[in-house]
Amino acid sequence: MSQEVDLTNQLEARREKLRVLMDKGINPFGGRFVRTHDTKKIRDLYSAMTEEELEEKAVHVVTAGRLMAKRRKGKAGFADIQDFEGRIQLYVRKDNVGDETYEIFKHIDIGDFVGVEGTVFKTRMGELSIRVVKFNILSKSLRPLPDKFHGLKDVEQRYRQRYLDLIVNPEVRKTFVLRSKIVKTIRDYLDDQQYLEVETPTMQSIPGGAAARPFITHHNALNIDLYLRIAIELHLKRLIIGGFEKVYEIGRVYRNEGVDTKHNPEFTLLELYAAYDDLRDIMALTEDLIVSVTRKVLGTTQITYDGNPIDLKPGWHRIHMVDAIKEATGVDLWPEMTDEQARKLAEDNGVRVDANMSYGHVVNEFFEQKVEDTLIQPTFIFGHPIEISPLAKKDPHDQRFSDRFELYIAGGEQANAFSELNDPIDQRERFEEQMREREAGNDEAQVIDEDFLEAMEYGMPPTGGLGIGIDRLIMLLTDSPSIRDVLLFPLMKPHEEK
RNA sequence: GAGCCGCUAGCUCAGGGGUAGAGCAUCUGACUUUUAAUCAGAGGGUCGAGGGUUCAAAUCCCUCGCGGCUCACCA
Repeated sequence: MSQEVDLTNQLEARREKLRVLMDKGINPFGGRFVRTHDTKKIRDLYSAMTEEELEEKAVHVVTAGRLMAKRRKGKAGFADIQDFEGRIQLYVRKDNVGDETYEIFKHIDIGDFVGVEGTVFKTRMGELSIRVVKFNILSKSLRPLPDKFHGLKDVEQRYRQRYLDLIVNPEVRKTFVLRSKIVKTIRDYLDDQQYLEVETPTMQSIPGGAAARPFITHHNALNIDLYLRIAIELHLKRLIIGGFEKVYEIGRVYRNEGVDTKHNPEFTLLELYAAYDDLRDIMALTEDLIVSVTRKVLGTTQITYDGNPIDLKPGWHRIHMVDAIKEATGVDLWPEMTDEQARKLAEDNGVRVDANMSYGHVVNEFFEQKVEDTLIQPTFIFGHPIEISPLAKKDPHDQRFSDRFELYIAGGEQANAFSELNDPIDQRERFEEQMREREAGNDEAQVIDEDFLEAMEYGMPPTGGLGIGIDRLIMLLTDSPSIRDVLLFPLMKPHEEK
C-alpha cells in the first residue's frame, strides 16, 4: 500500500472502503454463498404476478450478483445487481435492514459482488424487485467499472479487457453464449450421425493439410523443432485408414499470417471424414448440418449479414467454378488452353496474375478476384483446379479439375470439402508438385509427408472430407463484422512496458 | 507492407497556438417506491511516448507505440 500516492481518487476511495469493512470485522473477499434463486428464476416465476399477489405470497429469496447501479434516497435506496442471467432491482430500507447494514449499503460500490436476502415485490413503477432484509458484501471491487450508460466502446480496451466488455455490454455476452450453443449443436448433430469425435496432435513435425505458413516451436528434451498444426486433415485421414469410418475434430489450428477482420492467427476448425462417401454426400451433409444448426439456435433460416438478407433454406445453388466465372465475367475458361493463353485472358480481363502461373492458378485468380465477393446467397462452388487441391481426387471426366467444393455465403468461404485422394501414387505426385512450387518460391505450398504416404499405401477407403471454419460460421450467424467479435480473446500486440 | 483515421479524467466525448472542459462515475450534504433518480457543493489530468518549432504546444512539425478501417498479402 506504499504506492497509494499513485492511485487515482477513485481507487483510493475504494481502498479506503475496504479498510472500513475490515475494521468492522467484515471479510471483503468472502466465500461460499448459497443462492435459492438466480435473477432469471425470479423473473420467470414472479414477473407475471401482480403487486397484490406478490405481497400475499411474500416469497423469500436469496440471490447474489455484481452491483451495477445504485440510486440512494436518504434512508432507503435502490440498486441493480447483475448475474449471468440478467439483472434484478434491490430495494434497501434502513428500517428493514438496520442501521449497521444500511451504513454498509451506503458505502458499497458499483462493481462489488453482493449477496442478499429478501422478499420479492413490485414497485409502483411495476418493476420486479427484492425488498432486502439481509445484505452481505461478497467481494469488493477496487476499480470503477466503465460508464453505466455508454458502456465500454473503446475497441482496443474491449478486446484487451474482455471481462469488462462482458460485464457492461450484454450483447457481447449473448454472442459468446450463442457461439457456445452453435458448437454444442454441431457436436450433437454429428454425434447423432455416429461420427466419432477425436483429438489429434497440434504439435507436429510436418505441418500439412493446408496451404499456410506455420508457427514454429521447440521441444527442449527432444531438441527438435515442431510446428503448430495448420490443419487437422492428415491425422484424421490416418484414422480413416485405421478403420474409423466417421470421425471429426473441432479444434484450434494456427496459421502464421496477417491479422484482419477475417483472420486471427489461431482459429477453430471443424474437420470431418466419412469413409465410402464422396463429394455429393458431403455437400448434402454440409447443407443439412448448417441448416439444422441455424434452425436450432436461431429458430429460422432467414438471417441478415452486414445488411444483406440471406436465406439458408435448403436447395443451395451449385455451380462449377468455371461456369461461375463465365456467368460473372463472360470469360469462358472451359476450352483447352496453354498456361500462357490463360494468363493472357487474365490480363485482358483485369485479373492480376503472376508471371509463372499455370492454367489452374489463373482460374483460381479469376474466381477470387471476380466471383467470390458476389456470392451472397449460399452457393456451392465445385471443380477447383487440381493445382490448388493437392489432397483432392481428380475429376474423372476432366483431369484439370478436382472433386472438390467450397461453400460461399455472404461473399466468404464457409466450407471446403472434397472426395479425398486415396491413391498413394497420385498423392505422391501431388506432393512432389507442391515441393516444386515451394522451390519456386511459394512458401505456402505443402511439404511432402512420407509418413502419411506410407499410411495411404496400406490402403485408404474412398472418403469424403469437410472443413468448416467455425469462427466464420459464428460471424455469419451472429452478424458479426469482425472475427475478433466472436473470439473471446483475439490476438493483440502487447503494449510497450512503461 | 501501404494509405486514412484515432489515442484528452475511471468511462463516453468536446476543445485544434494563450490559465485543460462537459456528462456519467467519485467525495460531502439533503431526500424512505427510484430506475440514465433529483438538488447543492467539492476533488480528480504527464492531453499515448519522445524530440522539434514558438515568448507560449493537448493544439503545428518529426519519430515511435498501440488500435480501427480500407487495400495488398493470405484459403
